[in-house]
Amino acid sequence: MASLVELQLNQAQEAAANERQGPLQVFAGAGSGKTRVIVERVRRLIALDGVRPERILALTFTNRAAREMRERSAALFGAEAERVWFGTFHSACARFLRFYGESLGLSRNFVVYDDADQRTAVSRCLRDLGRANAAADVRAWAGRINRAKQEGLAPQDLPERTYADRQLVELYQRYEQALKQSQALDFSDLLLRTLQGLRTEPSFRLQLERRFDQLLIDEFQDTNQVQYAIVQALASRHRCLCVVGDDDQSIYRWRGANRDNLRRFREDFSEAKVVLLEQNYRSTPEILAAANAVISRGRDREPKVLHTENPAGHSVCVWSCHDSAEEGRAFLCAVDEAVDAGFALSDIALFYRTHAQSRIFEEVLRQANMPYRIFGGLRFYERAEIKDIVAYLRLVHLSQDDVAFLRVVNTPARGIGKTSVERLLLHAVELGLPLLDISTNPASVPDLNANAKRRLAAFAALISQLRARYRVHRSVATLTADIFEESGIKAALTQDATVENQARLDNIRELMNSVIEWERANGGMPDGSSADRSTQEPSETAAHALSSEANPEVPHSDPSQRAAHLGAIEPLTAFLESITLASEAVEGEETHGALTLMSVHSAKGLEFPVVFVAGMEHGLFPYQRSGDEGDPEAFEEERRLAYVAMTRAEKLLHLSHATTRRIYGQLRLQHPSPFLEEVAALPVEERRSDGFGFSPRRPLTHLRLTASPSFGGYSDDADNAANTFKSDYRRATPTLMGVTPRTHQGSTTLTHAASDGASDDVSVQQRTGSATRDAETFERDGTYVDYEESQLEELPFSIGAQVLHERFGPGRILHIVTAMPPRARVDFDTGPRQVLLSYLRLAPS
DNA sequence: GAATGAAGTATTTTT
DNA sequence: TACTTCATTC
Repeated sequence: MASLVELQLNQAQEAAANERQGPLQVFAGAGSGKTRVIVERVRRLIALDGVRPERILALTFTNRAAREMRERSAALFGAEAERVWFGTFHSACARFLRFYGESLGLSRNFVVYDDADQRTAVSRCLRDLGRANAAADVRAWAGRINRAKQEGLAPQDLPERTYADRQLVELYQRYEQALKQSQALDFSDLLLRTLQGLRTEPSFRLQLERRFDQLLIDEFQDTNQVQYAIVQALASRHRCLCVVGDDDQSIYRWRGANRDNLRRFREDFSEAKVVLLEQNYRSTPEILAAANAVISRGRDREPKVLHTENPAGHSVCVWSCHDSAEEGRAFLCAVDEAVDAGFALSDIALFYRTHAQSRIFEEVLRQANMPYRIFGGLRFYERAEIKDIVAYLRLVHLSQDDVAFLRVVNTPARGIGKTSVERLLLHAVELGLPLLDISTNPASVPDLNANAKRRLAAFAALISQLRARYRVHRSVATLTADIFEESGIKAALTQDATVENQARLDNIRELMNSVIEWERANGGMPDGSSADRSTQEPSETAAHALSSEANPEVPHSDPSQRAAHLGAIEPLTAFLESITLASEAVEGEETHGALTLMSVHSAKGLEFPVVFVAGMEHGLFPYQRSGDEGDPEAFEEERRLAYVAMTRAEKLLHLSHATTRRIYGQLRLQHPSPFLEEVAALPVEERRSDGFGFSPRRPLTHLRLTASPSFGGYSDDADNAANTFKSDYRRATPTLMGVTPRTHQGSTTLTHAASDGASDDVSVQQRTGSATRDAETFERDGTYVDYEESQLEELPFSIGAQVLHERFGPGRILHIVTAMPPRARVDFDTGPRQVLLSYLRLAPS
């Protein structure tokens, strides 16, 4: 960003920073200096209006955003900024509930279940109810519960019309009961309980209403129903709230975000001022023109047009590739050119719609010896070994935590197998007691063998020992070290010294370091006075703000006093909360001087000098899954996603597409994305490979596609194959004038003449009865069959053949899939299923 | 409870 | 294709 911009706000920005007395809605276009405006507004609230910093609440969606605001504020106006409450919706609500939740019947020591914990709990509830609990089902049911919670619906609010409805209600009820018994809240609960408290518990509402004088909500287009209602309730007294957002960057509808909240806001706060930030400081006019070409065709948007005064730059570059491997090479080529032009590798980012696309790029980059970092892997606290240790911590913290119990009762293996746990679970359901309690005295568990009883008791004793010692030393770090040693995790990992185990040990060591650091920063250890503000957790600042407000007589500016405040919450409770609510993605080691690869979603909120967006193809970006075709809302969100991707770029923007791509093992003909076509109508530069490499940059006025000689359509006879081929080919080649089919010795050749005078021969292969093109045929019932011609001849089986399977007995082949290894779909007595060909014998006739 | 093999299933992700 | 998960067997 130019330094001049740092010093001065433009007119719209000035308006947003100055409108501080009532509700305000700011539409902040991509790269319009949003964070700057927010930070400046906060500064003025404190400096000009005399608002006490701890009475300002700024809510964001991610810890990253909260941290950025806190840091930018500190840079702008120093110490006062530290007392402003910057936090996520979830961390703020967790704090509210910790401090004021007793009136809602909540324990001060509740634990927070993350998604994985939630699934474990749901799975157990399904089992308790005697229902199927396969992983895919668990995920689906958990999703349904979450959807209900996001809309603020309790089990009794749900419809019970169908069987599935009733199943959900039954499960949801049981799940809530399980949470209660484990003193646990899931992520949605943090919001939902806060809202319920605000609505039904006057004392809770009063305390929070009085607590803040100014509210600020970032990324408002991402709020869901419950979040909106919380904001509304919190602001009802003073109505001094500022919501900032951009409807064009709303890309989280699928997780409950409700874009309509922007409109609702103007109804509920009809006196609100509205400010539009439309000047972009990030991108070149070329990039902005491309982005605008896409977003301007969006439906149902707030009318606004992003413009820039930045100097002209380079044309947007469109790469037409034959396949994904060539797309990888195209990226490499773009990287080389950017580096030649003086960009650093860390200036360059590759975005893709789905993570599956990253593989080929990783291969290409590794081959070229290019350092890169990739986002979207497992986060640190999601790694198994870390979750194990944390589960021990949780079990020490609360013996009711059955989810934690189930995770570690046999981790590391200590001879308490599935069957034993099963029996324990059955018994626990009957008694309604926590698993750990029963394990302390396992004699009463029916059918449990003596060994298992002994081992369970030993496990329970281990936990209670750890807990007893923790009560004395009260150090999370010491407890963590004890767990590592005494649980047997250390022994198990050191015993066989594989590379993986070494990595796991390193991770655990890293965890222990972070615990020590956390403890130091939060005054849990004797030398807590050395607390360093720069390392504070957001939740810690929040705790400070709340507790100092709750005890106004205690001064809050002295760090050593803050430790005393935190004493109000168990250190272990506080630590566990900080890791579930503030777990960040692990970044690769090579953060410096490395390329960045990430999904478009994770790119939101970031910017890079050079951006390459891969896979701009129909069906991939916009992503489309079957059944989606007619959903205009889904398509509109993809459009906004493309807009987000493009507006991340500062100087150079590359878009690419491949004509063929392997999707779920099937080679598919890919058409360019409509978004790409919209951009290609502008003066862009087209690049394509001549088979040896990419030609140097050259200006182009329109995008033209060539068909690859190996692609196909779907058909069940030769004529259809030729026709499908023709129409696909025609669609892919806008310049195509005519296609002439010629059949000779079982092989059809299509000759096409293009308008530019060129002509080309493409052959369509066909075999007995069913047509093939590029070794693919289509069966009548809609399943693909693909095969190599040579393989087909070797196969002893044919469609319709009677076969025998070792396990399933006699059957008839419905169709053959000659992927490697080859399979067939066979109609057995028990119904059709797909089996490996190697398990089949021809039935004697 | 490990090892094997067969079958099922394929976005986006933060808290 | 490539992954995970489930069932069976040793």
